[in-house]
Amino acid sequence: MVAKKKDVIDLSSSLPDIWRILTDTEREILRHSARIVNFKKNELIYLEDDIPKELMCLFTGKVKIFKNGIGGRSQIIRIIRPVQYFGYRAYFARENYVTAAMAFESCTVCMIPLELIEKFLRGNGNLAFFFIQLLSVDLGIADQRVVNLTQKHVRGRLAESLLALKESYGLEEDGATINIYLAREDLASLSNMTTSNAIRTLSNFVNERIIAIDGRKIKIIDEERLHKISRMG
Amino acid sequence: MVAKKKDVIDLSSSLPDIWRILTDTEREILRHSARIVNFKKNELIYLEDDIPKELMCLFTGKVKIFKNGIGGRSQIIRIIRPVQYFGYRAYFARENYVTAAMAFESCTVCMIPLELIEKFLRGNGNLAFFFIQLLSVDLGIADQRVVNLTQKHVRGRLAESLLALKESYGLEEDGATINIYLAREDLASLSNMTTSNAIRTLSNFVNERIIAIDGRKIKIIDEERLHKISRMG
DNA sequence: ATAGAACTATGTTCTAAAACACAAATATAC
DNA sequence: GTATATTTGTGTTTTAGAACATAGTTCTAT
Repeated sequence: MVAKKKDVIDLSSSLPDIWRILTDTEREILRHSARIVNFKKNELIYLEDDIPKELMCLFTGKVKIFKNGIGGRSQIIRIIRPVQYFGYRAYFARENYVTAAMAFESCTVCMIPLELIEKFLRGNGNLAFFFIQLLSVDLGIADQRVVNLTQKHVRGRLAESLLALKESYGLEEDGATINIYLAREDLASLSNMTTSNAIRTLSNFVNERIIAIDGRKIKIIDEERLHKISRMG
Repeated sequence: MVAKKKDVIDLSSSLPDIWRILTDTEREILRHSARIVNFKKNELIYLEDDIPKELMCLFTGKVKIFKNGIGGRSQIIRIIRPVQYFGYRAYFARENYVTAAMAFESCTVCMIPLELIEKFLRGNGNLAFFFIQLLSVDLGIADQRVVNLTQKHVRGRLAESLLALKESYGLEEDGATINIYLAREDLASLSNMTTSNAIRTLSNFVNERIIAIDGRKIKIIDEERLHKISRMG
């Protein structure tokens, strides 16, 4: 967790949407309040029950938001890609964090005091509307996720997760390999299944020539089939 | 669906929070744009894929927000009590509704054009922050719900639903009977289980003297036990 | 008031996925 | 670079809960 010199990074190009909406004065204040923090692979960014203090914007890297469920069984709630904002919900709800955040791989995160953000958006309806939109989209995804995770079978849930990972992090140069290096356990936690089941179902997909695996790297061979399996449940 | 004369209801006392935050001009506009609509028991308020046009505030009655999942198996996403706002998320996310809303029992709903609300909150940061808070709280609940519904066993999920119903709609004069008249199917759809399982588990709770049932009326006898079952999963 | 529909109840069977067990392969730390 | 820990892979067993069947009961509409 090393704080870089602020002006190494050009906030105007790195903080999309927000920067555009702010007034000049607000931008100046922001420039002096934001800090950049680096996290190593598997490093925790915040913990369940922590007090939310800063709005975070992921500049580079990959982050998972997860929850410790019944009997400590953890579940990935959502994944963050550059350039997305996170860590603000609990503050706005006047709660402590109910989730934790961890770096999948080394990350650069921009931190902005939430007090400042609240002050800005109380005086800037368009900035506030930007957050209303973020929250509204996420709430829709969460509602859909409840149905997907509870009603789809393992194959459907795994297919869905693979497609979601592709959607979030994209493909490598070969245009087929999902651009993330994920343990089977994380894949399981994202798809709400046991690690054994994730491994087994992944093997089945390989046998059915839907995907190919090389260690932790997953190549999508038949995306259409994957969509179909996800849809069918 | 009969539109009442607007001034029959005193908006200033019926639209909590929002009214307080508005300016006098905004209040005057709102007074002329809001309409009151009544819904009969089991009447649909809006449908999946409908275009969201109005912010709704439930004045009296009880409403369920639900989704048709895989193979048409429907699932209750959240329940609305007076005086709560609903029906705005999709509009803010620039989506059509992904859920449907139905009256559990006869309802009175206040409808306000969302275009107007958006205009208001873009110019009134405090009003916008009110919606940010609503969405933030709901998103936290949704995240928690994902874990509860996927990790808890049927007993835990049913116990949780009973407590949630008590929390939302309260108890009758006897201080024990949950103040809602719900089909077993709805209870199942709220707890993500089959109707058979809801009936069976409810019977078990009766045998264990945790609750008592008289038709659709459910009396909580041992709330502490219910909490424990819900927590344990 | 009565017929038909919808809901409630309970027993039985079946199955998807969890739990468990262990071996092989990788990763990580020293 | 080697030792230890973690992750991956696969077979076997167990179980929670879905699916199905059927009967009794309670709504609801005419």
